[in-house]
Amino acid sequence: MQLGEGVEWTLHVCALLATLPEGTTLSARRLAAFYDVPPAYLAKQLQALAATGIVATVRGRGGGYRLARPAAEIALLSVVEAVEGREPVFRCAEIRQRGPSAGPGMTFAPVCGIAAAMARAEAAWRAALRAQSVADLVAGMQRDVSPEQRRRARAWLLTSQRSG
Amino acid sequence: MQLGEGVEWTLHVCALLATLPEGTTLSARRLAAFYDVPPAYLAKQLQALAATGIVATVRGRGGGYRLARPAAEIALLSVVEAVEGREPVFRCAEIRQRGPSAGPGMTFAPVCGIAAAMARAEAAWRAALRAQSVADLVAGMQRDVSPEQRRRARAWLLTSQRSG
DNA sequence: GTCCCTATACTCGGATAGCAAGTGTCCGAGTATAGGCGG
DNA sequence: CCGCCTATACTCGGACACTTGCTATCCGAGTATAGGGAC
Repeated sequence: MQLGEGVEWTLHVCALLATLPEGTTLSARRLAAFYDVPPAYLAKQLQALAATGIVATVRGRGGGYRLARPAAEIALLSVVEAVEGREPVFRCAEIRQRGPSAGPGMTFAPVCGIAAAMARAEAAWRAALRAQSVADLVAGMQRDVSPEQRRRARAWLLTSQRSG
Repeated sequence: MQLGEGVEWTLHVCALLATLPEGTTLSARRLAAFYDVPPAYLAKQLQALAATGIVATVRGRGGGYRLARPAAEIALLSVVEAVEGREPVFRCAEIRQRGPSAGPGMTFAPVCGIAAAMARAEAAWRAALRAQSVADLVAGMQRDVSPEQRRRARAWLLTSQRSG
C-alpha cells in the first residue's frame, strides 16, 4: 500500500503557491519545470486540487494556479483527500457474514469489530493530517532553507516564461 | 490508495485462530471455506503471516495454522505490516532537491518538512494499530456475537474435513 | 493379536498468469495578450 | 495619436495508452495418518 506520487507533488506545489505575491499565478508547466516532474501528469494532479476548491485556476495566456484560500486554512488532509480520494483506506468486505456459519436469520453487530479497529487507526491518521496546514509547511521551510536559496528560487520563478 | 483484501482476511483469521483450543490447527482450505474466499489466495496471505512469525505452521496431513504466541502479544500493526510490508506509506522522492533551483553546493534540511509531516501522521496511524491486539478483537467479538452463533461456528469448525 | 511397512491423502510453500489501478501522454476548449489596421 | 479588431500563444481540462503491483491460480515438497500384510 502506497500513496501516489501526486501527494508529494501537490503538497510541494501548495507550499510554493503559498509564498507567491497576491494576485500572481504559476502555470503547471512552470511548476513541473521547477520540480523536474512530468508536466502533463502534474497538471492532472492539479486538476484534482482545482476540483475540490483548494487552488483556483486562471485560464488563458499568463494564467495558472494560485491558492483559493489562505494557507493556514488548507489542512494537509484536504490535499491528500483531493488527490487520493475520500474513500477509507481499509475497506470492509463483511466476510464475517459469509460462509457456512452465516446462515439465514443470523444477527451481526452493527459494525465489524475489525473494521472499527482499523477505522480508529485511520481516524488518528486523518486527525494528524487535519492538524497540520500548508502554512505550517511554509513556516518549516522558511526555517530550514537558507535565505540565499530562497532568493535564488524566487528569482527563477519570476524569470520570463520562455526559459522553460 | 487502499489496503489489500489480505489485511481483512488475515485479521479475521488471527481472531479465529485465537479462539482455538490449545494444540489445534486450522488449514488454509478450511479457513477459506469458512469465510468463502479463494483458498489459494488466502494461503498466500497466510504465508506472509508465517514468514514473520505471527502464526506457526504444521505441515502434513491434519496440519494447518495456529497462533505462534498469545493473542494479547500480537498487535494489529504486526499483522498489517506482515501482509502489506514495512515500507512507509508516503515515499519522499526528494523533488525539492531537483529542478533548476537546486544547483550544486546547495544545502538542504536533513529531512524534508513535507516528509516529516506525513511521517507524523503515519506514526499516529501505526501507534493506533500497535495499541490494539488480536486479543482485543476477540474480546469485542465475544461481546457482540450471540452465544448461539458462536456455538454454531465452533460446531462447523470441528466437523470432519471431508465436508469442505 | 501386534508390529512394521507402504501407500495415501492432506498439508504448506513458492513459482506462474490475469487484471485493475496508478502512471504518463496527448489533443481540444478557452482566454488574455500583442500586434496591426483603420479612423 | 487613439481605439478596435484579429491572430496568436499560452493556459486549463478531459480523453486516451502503458506499466506496475495487486489478485488469483496451479503444481511441487513434505508429513502424519490409515490400511494391509507379515510375524
